[in-house]
Amino acid sequence: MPKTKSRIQKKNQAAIMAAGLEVFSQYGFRGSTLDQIALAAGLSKPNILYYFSSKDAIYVALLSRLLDDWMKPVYAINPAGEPVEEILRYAKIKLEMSKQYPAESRLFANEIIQGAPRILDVLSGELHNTMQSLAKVVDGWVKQGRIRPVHPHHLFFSIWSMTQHYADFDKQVRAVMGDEDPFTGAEAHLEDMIRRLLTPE
Amino acid sequence: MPKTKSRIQKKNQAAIMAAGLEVFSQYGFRGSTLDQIALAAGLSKPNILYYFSSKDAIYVALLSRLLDDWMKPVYAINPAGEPVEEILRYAKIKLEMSKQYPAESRLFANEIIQGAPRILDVLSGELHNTMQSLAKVVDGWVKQGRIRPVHPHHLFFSIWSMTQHYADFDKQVRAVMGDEDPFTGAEAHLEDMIRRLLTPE
DNA sequence: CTATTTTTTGACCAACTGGTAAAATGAGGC
DNA sequence: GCCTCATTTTACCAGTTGGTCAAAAAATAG
Repeated sequence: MPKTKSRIQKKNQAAIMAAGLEVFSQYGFRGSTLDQIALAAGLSKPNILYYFSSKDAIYVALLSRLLDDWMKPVYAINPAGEPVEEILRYAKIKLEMSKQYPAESRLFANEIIQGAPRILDVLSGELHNTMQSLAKVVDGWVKQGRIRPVHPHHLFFSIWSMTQHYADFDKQVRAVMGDEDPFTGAEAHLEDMIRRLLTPE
Repeated sequence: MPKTKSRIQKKNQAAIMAAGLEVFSQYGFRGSTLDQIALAAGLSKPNILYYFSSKDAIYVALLSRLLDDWMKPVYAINPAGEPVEEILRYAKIKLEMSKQYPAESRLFANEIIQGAPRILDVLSGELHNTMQSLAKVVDGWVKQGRIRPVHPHHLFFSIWSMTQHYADFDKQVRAVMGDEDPFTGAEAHLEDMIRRLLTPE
């Protein structure tokens, strides 16, 4: 039972994950094939199945890593911090993630659109509970008059949607904007919207 | 060359479109099969291909109808109207469409995430031009001091993302919110955000 | 009713799908 | 060198895929 992965194991598993991310994020689970992943990873199909037991296993591994990465900045929101700045920092991190890791965002979008068959339990469990706690924090800030009255859930939905939009709808965004870089104006607009919404008079 | 479709033609073509929308919006083009569509439409697979020349043809017909439906409210924005109310009216229509026709929204999302292979020309053409004109209208409103300074493109991206989010990410939204109906609070939150962003002091 | 056209079906096909088995190859320790 | 184990490849399989075709069945026209 070797717990230490050899150099070649690490390399190939990483290559398969990267290839899987690329393919799954574009075509969704059902629309992706092991051949596509094998080609993108530079390995043969049976070799892929030597490292991952099935197509499903690759997909689940990717989703699992993604959920971890996405929850971290949520947990990092500090109830004792300055409300507007805490929320704004989170939103900016989310926007930066859309810029740096658009494929991850698309992978998630595909999974949710398809009915979230593999992560609905995580959403209804861990995410639901986390957002309930966070809602209480936000409500507390509202009661203290430190931010304007907002519906916490819808606040976060709007942050998620506005930031992920630049990754998920990249093609449309760039078609509309032409040469202009989307992310330049996006951050200023996002900050403007959130500050206006939250900052008390 | 009969231009008048028989009753049975209309009925079956409508059934296929409805079935195709249901299936394509959930699994994307590559992830959907003619068998699924045939089953959902209550017709045999060869019968489907009697009304549409290929799987692709059904998909394209759906996208075409969708683009029409989505552009109408954009064209309805009145440059001579009251700016905040015009934009707000558009946003509310978009939200209502997400509520009434979530499958259409998901079909579009799937197509864009997959790289918009079939509608990139429409996005870079008609949509691009329309949004350029609209940007001038919004910039005019800004110069007149009737709304706060905003980047027009990002303004519409945020409206699109916030409204379509409730259709595309329905599963996640409901998992987070539990029993509470998403659309009740959504409209108030959307209106609050847009009014705050746009209304001059 | 009969003739013609439209609609539907069953049988079929070549290409592709996820996955398997076993043999072949490679690397590292001795 | 040789042995062992990890890795890779070749050949293969059963099920599914989009699509075709000719014949059967329904509808419609006269």
